[in-house]
Amino acid sequence: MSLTRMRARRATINDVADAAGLSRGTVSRVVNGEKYVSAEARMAVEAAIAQVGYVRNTAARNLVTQESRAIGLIIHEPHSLLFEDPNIGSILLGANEALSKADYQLVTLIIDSDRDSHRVADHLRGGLIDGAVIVSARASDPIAAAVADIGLPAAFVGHPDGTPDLPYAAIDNVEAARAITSRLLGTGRQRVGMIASALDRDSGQDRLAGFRAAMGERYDPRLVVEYPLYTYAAGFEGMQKLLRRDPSIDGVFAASDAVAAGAMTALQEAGRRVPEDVGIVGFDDSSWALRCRPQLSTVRQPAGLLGTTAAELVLAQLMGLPSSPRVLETVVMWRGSA
Amino acid sequence: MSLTRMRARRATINDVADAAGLSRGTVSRVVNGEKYVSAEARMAVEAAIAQVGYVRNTAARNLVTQESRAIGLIIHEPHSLLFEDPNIGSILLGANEALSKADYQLVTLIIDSDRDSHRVADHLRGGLIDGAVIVSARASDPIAAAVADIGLPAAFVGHPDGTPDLPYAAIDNVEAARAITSRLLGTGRQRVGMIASALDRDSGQDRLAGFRAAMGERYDPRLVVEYPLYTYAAGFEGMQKLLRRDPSIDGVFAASDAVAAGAMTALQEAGRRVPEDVGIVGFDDSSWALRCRPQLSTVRQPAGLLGTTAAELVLAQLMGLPSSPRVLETVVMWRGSA
DNA sequence: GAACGCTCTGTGAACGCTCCCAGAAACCGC
DNA sequence: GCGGTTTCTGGGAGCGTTCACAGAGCGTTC
Repeated sequence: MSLTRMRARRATINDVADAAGLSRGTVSRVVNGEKYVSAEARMAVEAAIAQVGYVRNTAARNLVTQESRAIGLIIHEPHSLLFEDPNIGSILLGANEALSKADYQLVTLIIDSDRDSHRVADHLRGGLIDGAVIVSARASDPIAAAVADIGLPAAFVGHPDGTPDLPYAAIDNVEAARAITSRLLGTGRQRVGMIASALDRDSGQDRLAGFRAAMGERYDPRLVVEYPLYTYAAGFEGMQKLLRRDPSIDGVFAASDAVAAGAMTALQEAGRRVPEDVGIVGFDDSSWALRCRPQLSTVRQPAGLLGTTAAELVLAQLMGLPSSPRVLETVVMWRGSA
Repeated sequence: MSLTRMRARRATINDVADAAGLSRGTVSRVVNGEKYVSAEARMAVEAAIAQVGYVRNTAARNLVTQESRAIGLIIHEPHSLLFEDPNIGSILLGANEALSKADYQLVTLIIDSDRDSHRVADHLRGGLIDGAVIVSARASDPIAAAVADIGLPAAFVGHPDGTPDLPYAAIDNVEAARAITSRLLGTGRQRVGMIASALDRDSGQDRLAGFRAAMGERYDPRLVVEYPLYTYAAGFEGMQKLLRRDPSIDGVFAASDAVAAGAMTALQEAGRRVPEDVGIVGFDDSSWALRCRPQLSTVRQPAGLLGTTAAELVLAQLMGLPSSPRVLETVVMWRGSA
């Protein structure tokens, strides 16, 4: 059998009770910090716990209380993007902070294959988790459907179309994209294009929609290229393609900072000066933005706060409170790239 | 009480047994895929499961089997670095792959504060996890000590000094650093420095030691600067400092690719050409390497495989097999930066 | 001094599952 | 047709907790 079984038997609450000369119930009350325990009994129990090396068996506790005090953070992201996008890390840390305060454990579940998808669904159904924060779900995500099906308290970061009616923490991508594109146009650019990405998600779709809205009459579909992921490589290739399509292009909205960084490299290799010849703006205000030369004009997205907020939405449901969608503010950060 | 309790009562194994007109024992055998179940009974049980919507209660199962089929991946990393370093993502995915195959669930636990540290330790002790992969532990990490104390099967990625005697998956940082420094020296550089980082970990220490070994007589402590983390910012500042200390510097070994990227920017801003004036080499072969102009000469570190291997070391222990440290190969990737 | 309220403690009954044993049924070989 | 093996099923016991309840002890009030 497994080594687990062969390890020395763990002390139980009964061992503590015996050592302290008290009953199970009193030990349980001490462990759970309830009132109605005499100071004397409390001290005896604490001494006994130290003596026998007792730690509470979580499985047994979960079985009777029907909860686990753990919240899952479900990341469904392709290999290549996971962690190239600094937003995910920030969301994770933001969520961790909120849950930590409420004394919940954050458990990150990664979906990287179909097999994972099933195993994660089992994990959810099995009751190992009291709620879930779902990151980067795309339209009609099977896991999102599973969560809704189980009736698990959950919240999205972002709010994909076609997914179950759950609360979410998001930004207004349409408005933010519109704002920064307008600002770019305000610098007097005549031929402005976009490198769109991730059109299978709300964020990708909405940023494109915002761009379109800002462009109005001037919108030219030939100046829009599309890539599946928010990557540096997409920006690099996309910019080359745009330059080929229209060498007179003088402005670009990249769907994310990583995309903008790739685009900037392509422009500089093609001998264009940024921002003199071509102005470029990004989205996210991630660590990429300050790393570019010139530094990137972009939209600041409060990634950590999105994670925190989504976690709070789940906690609210757990406490039986109503929880409704929350839209967070974005700010245009104007720097040297346009 | 919590909403969890208020959700409709979940179907239990008894409900299935009643619906199928069979006993608990038979249902359990079907669910666990054991033999000695007639085809007839199996079908009846499966129909009943579908009918009542049964899913096994993991807490109850864990309680009696004394195992959880989950492995924790413990990440103890400062905010700023988590996910700026693409290695961590690769390790995570590599470990996930191995565990997924063995039908174990990977659970990522983030330590971001002291409170986290305690909560994670409780999580481990509570029996919610059968084993642990510990990433980026530093010398005398409290969590590493806790793991050893509990007697939990575990493995490190990397092998810090002063940590408990557990198996690990690592690379030979000393040798790899020595190899790439030698190669850099082989291009005829006269004044070679290093931007060292993360000296609180084995990797940081060992890369510095390898650099020193390669330099031999030519080692000059004034040409070594130290930073706490493997970041772009460290590389940027470190390079500026080196240039101030010795403007004739013509070669640099940066402790990671992110550091090298920062150093390259600093050099270019100072008007130095890479590689003509100054040759620069990095470490990791992460996504940074191909993103730099010129592309980075660096050491390829098999991050995904490190994760996979560490996970396998844990699984081996779980099966009662002996598991011993594994050192993986690295390769020098020679590109345009030196 | 009876009635009432607090504070504190002990104990039976779950929670939902797996394990193990007993026994029934079926199949064999001689 | 009988003992022996193999296949299959049922149900008691137990995993380590929490919860609800009962009751003991003690002080306060009328």
